[in-house]
Amino acid sequence: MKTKDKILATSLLLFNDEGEPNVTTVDIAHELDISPGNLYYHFKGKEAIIDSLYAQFDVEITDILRAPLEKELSIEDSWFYLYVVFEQIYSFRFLYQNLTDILQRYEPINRKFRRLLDLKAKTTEKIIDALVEANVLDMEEEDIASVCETITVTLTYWITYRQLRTKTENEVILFHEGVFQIVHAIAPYLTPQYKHIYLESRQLYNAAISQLEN
Amino acid sequence: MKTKDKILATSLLLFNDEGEPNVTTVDIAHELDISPGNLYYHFKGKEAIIDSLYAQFDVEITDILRAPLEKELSIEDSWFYLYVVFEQIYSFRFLYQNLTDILQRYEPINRKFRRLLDLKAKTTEKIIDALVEANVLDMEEEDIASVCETITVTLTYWITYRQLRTKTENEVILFHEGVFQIVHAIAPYLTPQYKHIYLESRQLYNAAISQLEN
DNA sequence: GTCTATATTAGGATAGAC
DNA sequence: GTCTATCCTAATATAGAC
Repeated sequence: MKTKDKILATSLLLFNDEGEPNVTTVDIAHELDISPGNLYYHFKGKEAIIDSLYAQFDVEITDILRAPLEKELSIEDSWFYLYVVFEQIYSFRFLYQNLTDILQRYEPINRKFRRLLDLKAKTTEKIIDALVEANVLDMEEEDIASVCETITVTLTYWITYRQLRTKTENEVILFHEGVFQIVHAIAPYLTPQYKHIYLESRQLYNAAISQLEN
Repeated sequence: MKTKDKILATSLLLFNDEGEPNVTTVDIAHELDISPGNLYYHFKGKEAIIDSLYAQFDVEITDILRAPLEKELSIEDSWFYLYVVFEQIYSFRFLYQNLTDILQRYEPINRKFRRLLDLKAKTTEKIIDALVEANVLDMEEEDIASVCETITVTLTYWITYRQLRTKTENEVILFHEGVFQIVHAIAPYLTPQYKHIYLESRQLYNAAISQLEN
């Protein structure tokens, strides 16, 4: 692994663990047992590191979010899909935990992130539309808009919110709960033939959670 | 108005407008046309100012959140109540926009804020329970838990989220949308005799919004 | 209470040797 | 590519006169 990549990997770790504002270039260098000078040989500074990390995140999440727009998800996939999104966000949670500040400081990231939110909302709508089409959901125009907003907000802030409320939490539970939150938001609109599937999976979900908690 | 209070008022303004991390003690002093030395006569530093502002916020919001626990809200009040909460959060949005960071830096605020979130969740539950009791809503235990989480998340992050997505937004619209978001989350559980009230008010809501937008 | 002037520090950044 | 040494700057904070 090249030094440049090690710097990125370590920065990501530290940012996620301690919060981006609390990690200095010296901290990163120290953690890697290299000199600050060396770090600055590879990156112009902290901003350049964040830029680079964000670019990585952007590519990955855009890829994820575009997938359903290109090829329709099966119903089971829609479900699983949420986990993938949550996991990706979790890997770069430092960004979400200081979102406003980071976006205020780095205008280019701001632009890109807002595009991302648009994409997030659009993908969500596409998935919901497909489920309505497939007669899994029964929703009106206005319901869709509002539920999509709720889903986007939950995707964006769930992890931050949950980590705020309970300091020590198993990350698997974290994802489960987030997914469940979202599923629950659309559950009222399930058509009768799908409602029982939801009720069954809720049982499974509850069982799985209490397993994990022990 | 005493200098001490002017410092607090101006700090709040600047924090809300520019983001707390981007405002220095010198900025605050400069805005007030007083010397930094003078500012430090009144407050030990930025942390002390934030502490003091938070204390003010805490007292006010706690008051608001406790009200429904002591005396049950009428149905119309439940509705109006959401506006009050949003407005209070908006007045101290600097806190919400850098939540993780501020709570990380100031442990005492962290403790207090988490107590607040608990209270927020508890109050929400109380209100929902009352609506179920009054036969306005028809919900199971599990629905209530999940919907309360959604409401708490929305109350906490709606303003931040919305300001992120659309830079220039009328704050009245902002509140309206937030309230509507929450109402929409519980709408599927309205009993038939109340559902039509909701549908009517949705019309009113849409009309009001398009008025405001012109 | 308020000012001016100055001290302290931490974080970000560079120069130049190896 | 990497190190050591050093610099620069912005933000915090204090001392002492008025």
